[in-house]
Amino acid sequence: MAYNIKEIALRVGVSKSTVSRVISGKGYTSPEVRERVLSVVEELKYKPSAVARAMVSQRTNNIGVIIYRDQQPIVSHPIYGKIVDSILVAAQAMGYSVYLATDRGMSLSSTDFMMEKRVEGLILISRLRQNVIEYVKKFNIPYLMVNGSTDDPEVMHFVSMDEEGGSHAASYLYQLGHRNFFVIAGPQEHRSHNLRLRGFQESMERMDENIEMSVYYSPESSFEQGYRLLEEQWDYFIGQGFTALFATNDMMALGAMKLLQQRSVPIPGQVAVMGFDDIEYAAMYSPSLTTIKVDNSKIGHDAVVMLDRLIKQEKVLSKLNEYTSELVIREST
Amino acid sequence: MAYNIKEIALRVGVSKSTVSRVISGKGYTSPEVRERVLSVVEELKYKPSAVARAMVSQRTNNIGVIIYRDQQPIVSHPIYGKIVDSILVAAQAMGYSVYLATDRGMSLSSTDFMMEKRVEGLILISRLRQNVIEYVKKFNIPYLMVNGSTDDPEVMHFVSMDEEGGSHAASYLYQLGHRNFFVIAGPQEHRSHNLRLRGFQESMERMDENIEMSVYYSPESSFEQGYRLLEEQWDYFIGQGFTALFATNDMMALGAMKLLQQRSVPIPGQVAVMGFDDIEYAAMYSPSLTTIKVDNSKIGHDAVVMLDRLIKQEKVLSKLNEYTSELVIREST
DNA sequence: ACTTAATATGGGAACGATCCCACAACAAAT
DNA sequence: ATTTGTTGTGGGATCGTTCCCATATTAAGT
Repeated sequence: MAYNIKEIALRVGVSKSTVSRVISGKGYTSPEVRERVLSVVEELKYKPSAVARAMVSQRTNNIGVIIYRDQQPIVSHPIYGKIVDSILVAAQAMGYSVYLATDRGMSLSSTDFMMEKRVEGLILISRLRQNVIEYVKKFNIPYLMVNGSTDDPEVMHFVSMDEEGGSHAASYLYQLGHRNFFVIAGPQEHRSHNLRLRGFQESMERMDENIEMSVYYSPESSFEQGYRLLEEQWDYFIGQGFTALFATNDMMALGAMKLLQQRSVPIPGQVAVMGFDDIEYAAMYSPSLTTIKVDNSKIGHDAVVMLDRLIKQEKVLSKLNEYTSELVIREST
Repeated sequence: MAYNIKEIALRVGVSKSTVSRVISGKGYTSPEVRERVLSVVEELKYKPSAVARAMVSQRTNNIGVIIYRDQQPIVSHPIYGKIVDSILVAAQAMGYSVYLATDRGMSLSSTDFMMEKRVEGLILISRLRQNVIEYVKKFNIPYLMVNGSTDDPEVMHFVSMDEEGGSHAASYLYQLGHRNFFVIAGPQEHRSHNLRLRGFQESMERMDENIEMSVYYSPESSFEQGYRLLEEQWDYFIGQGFTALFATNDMMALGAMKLLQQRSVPIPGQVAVMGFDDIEYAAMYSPSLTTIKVDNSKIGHDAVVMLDRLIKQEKVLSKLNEYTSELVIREST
């Protein structure tokens, strides 16, 4: 069992108040006593209990991060991993400790345990159900959402400017001379995938009314599904002579690209491929993937800064925090 | 501020003891009182404070996970991400909450805060310095290391059977007919990279004394360094006519493969490429990468199970837990 | 009628810190 | 000589639970 302040006081021969004063550095302490206390503290490797301290100070300095996923990967997901990395770094720099948890579907169990742990704020990552949001709201605790799918105007939300990004992708591909597009869109209930698609479509229409575009919805925005979807539509794909393929995220784009390579379709010679997100692997792939970069590190960092402001009850500017996305041109186009 | 048990007791008109009994479900409580208490609890969304509970029960049900990295990626690293995923899932299933932190170099600050938080056990991930290990030891708390680099026999350690894996790789490539190898090895101070290399080399020597093998050490086991190292040795590489390239991890193998593809070297036609780890991207790459699979999910899961045993002071079998690695044959060989 | 047991409830100590308050000792200022 | 201020220390309430113990009521067994 860990030592406590009383034990230290006993060994030094002073009261626990004095020990407390030495450790916290506030209040008067004589140099000799201070030294004796510190030497015993060092010797026994005494660390004051954050649990007891939280009890009296009514502050835990803990924040909770919950990632909503129905299956693996959780943190090994290229986007969420990046976000968690930056949350970790920012939180530690600001003096918060982070509880990390994952919940599936509409489970509330992680929320419950976070509340019991008395976290001071909550960061909800990924697409969580509305019932979870309603539940979290009831606890009157600062929270915010990253990469979610809600239209609830009450919820502070950190997302990329998906529609704008889709539009960037459209302009770029159009400008390269492409006029017929095969588009792989993520699940329709996904806010960001929808917006990316809409931005792409509307931008195209604005530029040219005679664009050929075939849109397919993937049940999941994964590598495997990107691959499979293109495989299922292969005959049509080849028959129609599409010159460009746009997917609403990199994973699906990579999946499609993998199939194209296996079937020896030159990229970008015969078909240009473009994704969205700029995950780590996009640059590594061969050919490297042209994409729309979303700065998830910045999003994660800013989310922590904002949560801190909410915790400190400082003024916040806006509920919806949108991040500009930027075109990254690589080998696949 | 969150409600407390006294507030609930006051509203129901009973003592806090009674409320406590209703919530914990132990001791006698009359049905009517129970119902009244539960309805107020539900109405106010009261959650008992785990902080106060930890105070009296002397158990926090928290474990700490510290990832030692000098730079990003932390959790977005393909291996550590996988490990953290499985730790999260296992820990939650066993009733533990997890604090996640990261430390650089020989910093002790995460250890300190974990001790203050009174975590019941610690999982140390990645290559941490010996001074950190010595520091952790002093606290007399269950801890174990995953994917580390220590030779300290005292430290419970979870690693893959790297030497065996290197040997598998050697046999496989030899059996394919390769006799001259270009090897990219990770940093020499890395235990696992060293063992992988040694297993590869010694196995080769055992099979055939006339093997040509050029070994290069990369300062970092990353994609970029794999790429760069091959680029620097390019003339030699091409001149010598190596038919196989083995890297001691997938990231470096992929980096090298990327360069080979950019320079239009057919894989595996002219050069076969093999990695180690079987990270997610190995299968996605085109061509997909032949590698030695390390089951990091299992390692993470088992580490939690073991930590739980250490916490419960149950008997543990061995300090060193090694996981067999298995050959995964794909397109790159 | 009287012990015994089961059911039901409340009071209060304990966990390990913080922090306010009381009190001493001593110096400096009136 | 008395007040005031500074320095240094200790006592004890407090935070929100759990859990032991005391007490009360009712039912059952002798």
